[in-house]
Amino acid sequence: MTPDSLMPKNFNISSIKASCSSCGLRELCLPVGLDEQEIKALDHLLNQRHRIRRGEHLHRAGLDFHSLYAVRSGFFKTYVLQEDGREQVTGFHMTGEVLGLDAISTDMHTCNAVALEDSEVCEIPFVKLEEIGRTIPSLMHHLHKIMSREIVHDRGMLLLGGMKAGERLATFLLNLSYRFAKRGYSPLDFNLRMTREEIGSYLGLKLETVSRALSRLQEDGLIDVNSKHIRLTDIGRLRRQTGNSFCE
Amino acid sequence: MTPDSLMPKNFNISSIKASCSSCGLRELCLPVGLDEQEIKALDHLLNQRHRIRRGEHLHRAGLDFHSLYAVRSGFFKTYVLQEDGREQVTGFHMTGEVLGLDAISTDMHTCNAVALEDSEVCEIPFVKLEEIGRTIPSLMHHLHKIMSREIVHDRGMLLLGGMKAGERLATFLLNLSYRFAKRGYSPLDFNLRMTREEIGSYLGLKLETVSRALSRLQEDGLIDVNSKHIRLTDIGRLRRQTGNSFCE
DNA sequence: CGAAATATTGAAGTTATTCAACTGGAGTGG
DNA sequence: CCACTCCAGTTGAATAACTTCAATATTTCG
Repeated sequence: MTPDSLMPKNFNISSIKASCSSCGLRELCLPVGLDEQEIKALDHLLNQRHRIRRGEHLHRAGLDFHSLYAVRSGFFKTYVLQEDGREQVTGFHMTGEVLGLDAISTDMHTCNAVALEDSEVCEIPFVKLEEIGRTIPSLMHHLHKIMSREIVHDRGMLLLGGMKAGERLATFLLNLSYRFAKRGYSPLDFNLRMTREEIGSYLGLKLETVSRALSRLQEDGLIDVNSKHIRLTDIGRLRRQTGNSFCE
Repeated sequence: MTPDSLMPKNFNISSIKASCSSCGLRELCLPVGLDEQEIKALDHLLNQRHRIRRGEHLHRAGLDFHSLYAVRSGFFKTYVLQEDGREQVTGFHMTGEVLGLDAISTDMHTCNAVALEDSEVCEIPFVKLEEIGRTIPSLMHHLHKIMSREIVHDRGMLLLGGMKAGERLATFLLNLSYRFAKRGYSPLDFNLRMTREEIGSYLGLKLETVSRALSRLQEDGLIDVNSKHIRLTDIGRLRRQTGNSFCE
């Protein structure tokens, strides 16, 4: 154990060296499918891990782009502020997902990212990632897959356009369920980290409509709502509710 | 001139060697910012140019992914078929834009792409592109920009969620206007290549609502509609109509 | 030219929004 | 510990927006 006296006075717990080698999340994150040696090379480019407290911003629209951020733990929302000051939520992001991909096109962040709970991210300097990617083709290819997956996901949101409120909510819940499952959490029982208003903004509905739609799904016996806690009591019927589209 | 007799009997005009060097579109397309030598290298990976007639498909959902396609001329729409057989339009694509980016993530096309007018595309085998990208960093970086731009665009579509029909239409028209302008066409005067139904599907509206919203914008003196021909008569007011968001 | 597809418009019906009242839980300070 | 406040969420009633159905007009294309 390092004696306290040897630690810098205000040692910043919020920024320590990151390492993919020792990270339990590699199977979800950037290093998917790399061998030990490649992961070691990748470690060299990750400068640090940052702790972001609930309510703190990871980046803001308009700021210069330097790094992608892999979510190590926690939960983020991204949003843009419109002219009139209203906030439009553009996404929710959980463990193993990569933030900042939108900023590559203009070298500037196009949205704000805020932590909805205490979180940790790994910073991935993009210039270095491209450099190292040249020598590790599978890493580069995986970056392409991640970006492509993002495109597929965002495009899938268009399907909401043709749906009614209940269908949108069902789709949203099933997508969350799917993502939780992939991370080893229960797909049938989870807590929402966002408010009704944020859900509504994301889905193109007003918060009252979200609330009503949730109540309705509950009445119909498809889900159990307890403020932020959701239980999917009939996932089959919930799927049918959506027209089966885009639950991933 | 090659005598006719030397040409194969049914020589396929629809598939000739492509070349970025001699393409007038490079400033819009993949080779942006490359020098002469890099472009020559790029030429080696482009096998061919394809002619796609109006109504023909460039690719279909479910097919194996091999190549990206750069639109050389013409106009495409991408769409997915839902369970119930309804068609959901996921995008419109014009000269200089790249199709197929969604397919990278799963090595399978996730949508159908059909030409809305006689078109030409350059086929870009993706494996080769990644290969050559390793030796031309600026090419690789530009691919990343293109993918990122796609993410930004798709995410911008979420802003439609909070808008009324008229605002959605205005946003849509301004986005088209912007893209036409970038290609040297008039930003104030253009022809729609798609039907009202396709617009509606894309924007999350019914075709009748699209029609009404267009009529309304015309009544209000913001645009001039003549079936598929559109003139933006007051682009300033049209911009204000959208809440100024996402016209690119 | 004529058939089929596309577009417009009206009226009725549905769905979502708005406005408003009220509930419940988390956090604060007396 | 309780009262108080603030914020998130729920619910009802009235209104606005979009959709549906239907009739008609226009355009497109073989």
